[in-house]
Amino acid sequence: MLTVSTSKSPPSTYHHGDLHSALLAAGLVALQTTAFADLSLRQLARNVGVSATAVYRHFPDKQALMQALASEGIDQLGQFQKLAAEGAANPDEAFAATGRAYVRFALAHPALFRLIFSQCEPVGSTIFGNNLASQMLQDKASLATKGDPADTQKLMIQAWSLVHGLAMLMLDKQLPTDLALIDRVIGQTTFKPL
Amino acid sequence: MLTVSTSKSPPSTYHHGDLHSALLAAGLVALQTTAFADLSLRQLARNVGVSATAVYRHFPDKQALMQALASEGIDQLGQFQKLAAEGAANPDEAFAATGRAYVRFALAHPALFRLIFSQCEPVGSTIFGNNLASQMLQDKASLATKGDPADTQKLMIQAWSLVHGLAMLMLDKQLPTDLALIDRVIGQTTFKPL
DNA sequence: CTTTAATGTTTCTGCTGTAAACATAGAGGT
DNA sequence: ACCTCTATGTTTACAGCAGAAACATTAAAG
Repeated sequence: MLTVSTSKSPPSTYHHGDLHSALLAAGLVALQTTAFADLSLRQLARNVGVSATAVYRHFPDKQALMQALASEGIDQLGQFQKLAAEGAANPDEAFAATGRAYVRFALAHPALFRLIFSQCEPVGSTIFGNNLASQMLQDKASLATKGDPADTQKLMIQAWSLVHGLAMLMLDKQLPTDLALIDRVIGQTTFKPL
Repeated sequence: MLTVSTSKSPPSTYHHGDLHSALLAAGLVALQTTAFADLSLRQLARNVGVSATAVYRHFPDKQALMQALASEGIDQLGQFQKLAAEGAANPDEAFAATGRAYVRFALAHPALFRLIFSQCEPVGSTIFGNNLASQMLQDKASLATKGDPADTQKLMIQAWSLVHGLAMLMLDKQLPTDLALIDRVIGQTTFKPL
């Protein structure tokens, strides 16, 4: 998780101090208003007040920076889901809440959400492997399917596909961005074992 | 639908003959091996054997070309789904077959599939409005929900989200590209009214 | 058969990622 | 205190991109 160093920033010396973190922070800020495809290293460098090529002292290339940002995004998503689940009354509700959180996060941070999945391969493992909420999710799914591992896997993938598809279709304006619609589509019923 | 003019192509005069179609055709070919983000007008122009800026006589800008390609993709997807549905025994099977076709199309034409959804807004209406299979789908869903319009809409959106999410997660390597997995996840059961 | 509109080409600008060579400053060893 | 080394900056340069502007060609319509 990125800790934005609000600490000391000596007026303006030759060396920046913590350019690595500053670039990540600037990237996350930029992603709030810019599609990830339009992120430019040069713009980020400008925002941070450093020359264009200084970036390369901290990231081998653009993709490495993107990966780092994606990793940040995965953490944030996981925490958001975890938080949502903790507020639920029972395991079923918690499972649904995690799904709702997934879609809401996507809508709240469209560029960051897209970035996460555009970085697929390099991130290496699946988002599930790196997502803070994933273990908890699997436990809940396992509980719902009474422990059958094949059914559990199927339920997980169905649930993930459903919320991921819903999120993407809303981001891509193929479906209206409607919070009530999320609830209707996800509604607990869907998550009962089949 | 694009008809690739295999017809007369006079050796090589100043004027190309049908640059508009040629660019679209070249674009579709390029998308078989190139991510849509890496498509360049200049490369396309080169492939077609024309100067870089000639493109602008036929498309106001790059996005317009992309839109046209996306439109092609939507048609192809629709036809592919329609074909799949026609081979099914009963309406339930046809509905499931359409979903399977959706995912299989995405896996077979990753760049084109992504392009379709990256062009969201300009394409205007939803893919559903332009997709050849959409009306047929709605009929089948309506049948499954015994005509209740609210339930029908919910079923459609759930089904669409499920297959879209599955497709995207596989394309993004978050799930293994496994045809058997598609069947297990989509399996008819999911499409019964809830 | 000439004019004209459609469709091409050249040239140019400003943006991008990134490689190479050079500059600076802070940390460690003497 | 001084010198050197290394991490981290800067400048400069190159190639590829989208697109604007000015110019060239040619097919078709009067």
